[in-house]
Amino acid sequence: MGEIQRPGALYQQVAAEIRKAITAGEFPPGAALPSESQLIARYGVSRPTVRNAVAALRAEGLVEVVHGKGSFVRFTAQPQLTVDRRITQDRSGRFTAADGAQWDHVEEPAVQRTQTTTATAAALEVEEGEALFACDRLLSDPATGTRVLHRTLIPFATAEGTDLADAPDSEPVVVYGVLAEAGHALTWTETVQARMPLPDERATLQIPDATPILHTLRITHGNDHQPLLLEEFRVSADRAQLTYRINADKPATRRRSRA
Amino acid sequence: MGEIQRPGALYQQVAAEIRKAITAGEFPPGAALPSESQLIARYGVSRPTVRNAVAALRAEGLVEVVHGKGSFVRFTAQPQLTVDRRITQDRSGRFTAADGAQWDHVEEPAVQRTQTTTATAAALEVEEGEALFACDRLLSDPATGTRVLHRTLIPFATAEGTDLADAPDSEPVVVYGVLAEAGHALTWTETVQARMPLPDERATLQIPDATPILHTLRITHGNDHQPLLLEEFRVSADRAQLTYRINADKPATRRRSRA
DNA sequence: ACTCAATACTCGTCATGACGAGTGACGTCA
DNA sequence: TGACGTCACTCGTCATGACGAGTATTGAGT
Repeated sequence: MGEIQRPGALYQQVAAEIRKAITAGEFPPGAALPSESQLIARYGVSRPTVRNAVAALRAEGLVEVVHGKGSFVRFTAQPQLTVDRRITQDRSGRFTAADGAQWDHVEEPAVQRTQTTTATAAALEVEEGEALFACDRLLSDPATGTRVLHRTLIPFATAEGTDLADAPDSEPVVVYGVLAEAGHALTWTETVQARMPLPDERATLQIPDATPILHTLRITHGNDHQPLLLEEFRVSADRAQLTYRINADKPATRRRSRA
Repeated sequence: MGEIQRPGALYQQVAAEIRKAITAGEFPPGAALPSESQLIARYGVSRPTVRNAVAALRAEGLVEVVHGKGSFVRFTAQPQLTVDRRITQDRSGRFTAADGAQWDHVEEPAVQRTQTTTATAAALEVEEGEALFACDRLLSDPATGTRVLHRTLIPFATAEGTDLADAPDSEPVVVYGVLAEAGHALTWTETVQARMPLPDERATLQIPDATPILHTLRITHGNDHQPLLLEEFRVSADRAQLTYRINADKPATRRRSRA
């Protein structure tokens, strides 16, 4: 696997040979590597050694193995989908997500009533165990098939007295609209992490070997920077990348103050 | 390895048992797992099976193995370091990175003269092969020891006629200042990707098993949204997370236009 | 009391052998 | 001609055995 070994290890040498052959063009992307028995013959080593070498290449994301068929050189995966994380608001006050994608719903949104965990309670600045709506969506980009797991957490305190109490499964941009109607000046904070997927995430997001997921938390802040809403966003990192727009913040104390 | 197998596989069952024991608290974070021979006795399986099971847990990032010592439960790695990607500009026009960290230089900045590759040329919207300065830094956060690889690419066209031609290894915020002095209104675009590290990145960034890296490209835009400068930012994803501030974009056509 | 070598543990590597499971092609039979 | 079973090939799993390499403890010798 990935640990740093002395390069003298036989399987490391075999892995290096195969890697060289791949980069030299002997095995272009998509091509089948020699089968295990052929590699055994070619390098004069035993099967565990060959399997160990292939496992190393697989862990690097260079090679993909299919049971019953063989090993194949993976296409160098530059993410095809760029998700623009900007938010725009038109003159009528409607919010729009800047990523152009029109996401398909793979499944119907599923709403639950749950409670905050330690992590989400901290992010929302509420007591642990606070009641909230959780709405899960499994989305798909029709152009690339890229899947996205999206979860919206709406604390009861936020939903109370708004349309959200009746329709907690509204689209996020609609939720923003409702909160803005309620008199909030909205800003957002996003936190981006990457980690290896859990087994169930691998399945639902169709994540290949040696591929991390991008895990994003978006907190919607209202007046006084009060956290109102938390969204979670998970996507396979070989399919998607995130873009952000940064503008220079001016210090708070300014001559020209608005309003 | 990570592939989806029938759960009936013996090593999967063993892995599940160990996983359960860990989450049940029998082996708290930092504790040593039973040795391979003990696991062989405990579950009545052979060594390859035990090793396969431990390898699966390692790939999940749940367990860390040290040669000659044993296997240990990894501390649930919530990134300790949050890197704030905002940029602020004070009244005198000086730029500041919003991440509070005072980065130490592990090595002196290394400047090279190189040419754009396909990827960087596209990002900078110039011809491939264009000449540029490349300045590499290996930084370290003194509080957590988190290492960051940072690279600044300054096209000759940008450096020309400014102080950057003589000091291409200036701190990024200083570079921003120089460009602003030259009459540019700066904005930035960041693209975040995650992927598994290359072997040399594993070494220099001290990245543990089953840990991806966060790979960020920051493009500095000048007047007319013209790309001036490209920065690259690589960090171990188990140590750091990135935060962004999002404000709603208003449509361009507005009554109140700023001079 | 200290040094350092022997030792007993740990995991890492490699070989051999066997069988199960998935895939695809080929050939037989209806 | 078509359906379907056989077969050869792939990788996946599991066991046994052996030795190398790293770590820590123990204990003998100084």
